Amino acid sequence: MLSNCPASGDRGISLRMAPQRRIAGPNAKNRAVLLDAAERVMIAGGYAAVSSRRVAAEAGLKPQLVHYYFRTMDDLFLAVFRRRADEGVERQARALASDHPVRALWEFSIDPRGTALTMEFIALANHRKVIRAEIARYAEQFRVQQIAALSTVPGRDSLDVQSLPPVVLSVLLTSLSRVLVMEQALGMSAGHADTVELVERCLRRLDDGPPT
Amino acid sequence: MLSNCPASGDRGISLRMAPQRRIAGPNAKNRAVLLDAAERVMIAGGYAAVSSRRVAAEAGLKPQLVHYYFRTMDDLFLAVFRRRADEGVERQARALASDHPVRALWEFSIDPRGTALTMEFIALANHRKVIRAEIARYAEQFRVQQIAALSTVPGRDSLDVQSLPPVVLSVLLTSLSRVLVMEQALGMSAGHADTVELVERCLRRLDDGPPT
DNA sequence: GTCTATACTTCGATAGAC
DNA sequence: GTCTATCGAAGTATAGAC
Repeated sequence: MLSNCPASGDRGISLRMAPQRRIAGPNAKNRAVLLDAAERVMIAGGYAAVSSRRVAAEAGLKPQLVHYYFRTMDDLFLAVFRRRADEGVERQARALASDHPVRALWEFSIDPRGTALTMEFIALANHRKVIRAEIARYAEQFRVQQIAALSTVPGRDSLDVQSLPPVVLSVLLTSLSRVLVMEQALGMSAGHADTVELVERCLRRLDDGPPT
Repeated sequence: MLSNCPASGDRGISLRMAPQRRIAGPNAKNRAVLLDAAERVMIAGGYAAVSSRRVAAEAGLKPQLVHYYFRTMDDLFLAVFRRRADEGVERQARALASDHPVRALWEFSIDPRGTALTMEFIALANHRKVIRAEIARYAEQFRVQQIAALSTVPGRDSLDVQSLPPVVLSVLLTSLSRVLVMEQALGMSAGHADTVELVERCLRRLDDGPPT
């Protein structure tokens, strides 16, 4: 379910029986060039700005090549998303493996880099089912990873914050960081400093007394 | 700063000096028809699906009429947004004026209707500065309204939840509700029930003992 | 004041040349 | 395996007829 579809297509054995009369490049150089370009266009202009022409122009290639390396635009979106999501899973795993998992998770989550892309994909996902499915799959993966790691945290029952079940803590941290970053992007800041300070206070309490 | 630009244009006095050679309909019937249509298209297909052709088709009118009633697509977006935002401000004011403002605010915030539209506008705002400015303006207004109302809530210092400053409570409720709704739209549900239950528990504590 | 005819641009995607 | 020539549809917006 996950092992197939290596981001492009099934050109396994050259069965000429395949009715799809087009060929796709597997891992060629231009493929990565186009992925990079698509990402830049998406960050700068939103998902709606990602067209074969714009991406190609950004990459210094001809528009038709986008359809050669990625049959459809959805395939391109999926490839861009998967590349970043895989990297994110890895980075989060490293963060959660640190000495202070909760703090590391918070700092990882509140980093605005990449969040712009994530927001674009979420918006895009609302109306493209293939992309929605992929995002949901990865998002669940992120949450499962978080819950697993947060479950091993000492768990001060005396602290209100840590009396929360790991699931709730995960949802809470995710929600706060995501909305803070979203609002920042809009140019808003009301209440942000106070909220961040509250989180920091909780994190400090966790850091200070592991076994009290 | 807010009194001008009544959603369409400045056709105040017929100064023929105005170099903008086009005329716009003020409050005609078709205007509302187009706004309704644009909203439906936006909810169903995202902001990228809102084109003059699609909106016109949805409204049963010719595409050019979109440009007659709203000069540009951005003007159309702004008009759709303002109509809903004004309604939202009013509804939130009513909620906050109820006997249980915090609970009313929570229930108002977690209602998925309208959130789809809001998310589309936020995504759109990331790359269109006129829309970003408008959204930020309204969002700040929402928060100010919330803070004012939450400040008058009895303020149980004994409850951890209510020891939070109103600003933080506002950010917290907004963040949680928004992300829960967003994830629901993706088909996710992990941790949602537990989180909602936690919020409900806090709300119940507030409801039960106003002056304890 | 209301709408139509129309210009010009950009889109996704395919067929087929090298 | 890699890329070009090209199609038909859809996009925004304006000029000007009624």
